[in-house]
Amino acid sequence: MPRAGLDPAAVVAAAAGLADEIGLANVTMGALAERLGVRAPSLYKHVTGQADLNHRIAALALTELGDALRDALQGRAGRDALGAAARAMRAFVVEHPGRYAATLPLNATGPDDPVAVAGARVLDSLAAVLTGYPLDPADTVHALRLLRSLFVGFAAIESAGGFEMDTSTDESFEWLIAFVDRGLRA
Amino acid sequence: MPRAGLDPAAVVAAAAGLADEIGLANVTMGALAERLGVRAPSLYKHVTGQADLNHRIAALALTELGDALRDALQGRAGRDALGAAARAMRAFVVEHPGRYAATLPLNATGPDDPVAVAGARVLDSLAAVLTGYPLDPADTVHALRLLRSLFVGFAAIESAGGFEMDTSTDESFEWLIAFVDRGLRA
DNA sequence: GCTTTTAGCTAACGACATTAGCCATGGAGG
DNA sequence: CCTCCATGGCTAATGTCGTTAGCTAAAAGC
Repeated sequence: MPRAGLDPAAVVAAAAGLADEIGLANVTMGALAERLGVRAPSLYKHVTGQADLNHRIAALALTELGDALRDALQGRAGRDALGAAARAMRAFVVEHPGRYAATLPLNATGPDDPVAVAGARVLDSLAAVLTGYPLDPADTVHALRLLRSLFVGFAAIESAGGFEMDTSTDESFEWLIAFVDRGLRA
Repeated sequence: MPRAGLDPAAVVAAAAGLADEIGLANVTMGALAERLGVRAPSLYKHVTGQADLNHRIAALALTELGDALRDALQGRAGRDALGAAARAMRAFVVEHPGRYAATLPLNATGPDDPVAVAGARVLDSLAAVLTGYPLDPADTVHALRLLRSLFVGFAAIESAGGFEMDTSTDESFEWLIAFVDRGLRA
């Protein structure tokens, strides 16, 4: 038996890729093992089980999303930053629906959990967007939750194919950004 | 063997109740059968399988949600209606997290699918809320999607326990309603 | 080179969804 | 009241999946 040279990171990366292709729910241990050229029980040498696997996919996804946000926000402020952040999040979900889906259960176990760390970085980026607006500090948390809810909800509905009407989804998305921008300036 | 006197509606109702108690993912055929005092294979006399079961739970939930919205919107308009609708939706999700979760996949098969019919009724109620605002008709669809995204996202994050910070979630929710109300009037 | 670690394997178990096929219930018609 | 038959319940069995136990050979350290 020649060794496959796997490690946890490789397993998680393959799982995330597979999730994007066939959907998170279809990432069975068997399917993942096959993609890695290995038998299913071997995966348990790198990951304690499916829960752990999903958790790690979520951490990976949040880290990547945090990086994407940082890149998108470089040198931008105000409405520019808001639009860039919104589009970056939406693009990430569209391009990586599987790994993104792993982030929804939000099962961080503690402050040192990679999921919590990466999630906090994402929130920091959203908070940075808000600094470009004249907000009462007491309202910052509320505004942050507004952005989060909006992005999460839009992504959920869009990826579930829920915007049936024929009006363009892109157009609605830009309208939402403009709406929030207007509201945050008042 | 005494008959249990089941029918599809009873099975779906029990499944929805069980989902609210233990989570939709834990509603196995075995667990549902046990609750109904029956063996698992017997359920297939009333429902074609788990996919069908989830689908019917979704239809039930959307119907109930539609009713709740109608009730909440009786005789209200403008900000009053917006707040009532928002609180009704949030209350429904909090009280019935399991059956609500079944509605997220949004897998309507056609226009005559009960899921589509009940979903359309929910959207009608939200559209009714918007008639109280001076909106360009071309923007109505966008505003509708705004409301939907916001409610779905907030519910998803809240029920996943994602609002870690110590600021009150209730307060944020009311802030969101006020924010949207302000924006829709401009 | 020898030992120790460890990544991979096969075999096996338990939970679950689903199908096949049997049998008793209980309502409809005589 | 009796018979018939549609139907709701059952047991048994299959296939898939996650997971554990225990073996073996490849690599890594001395």
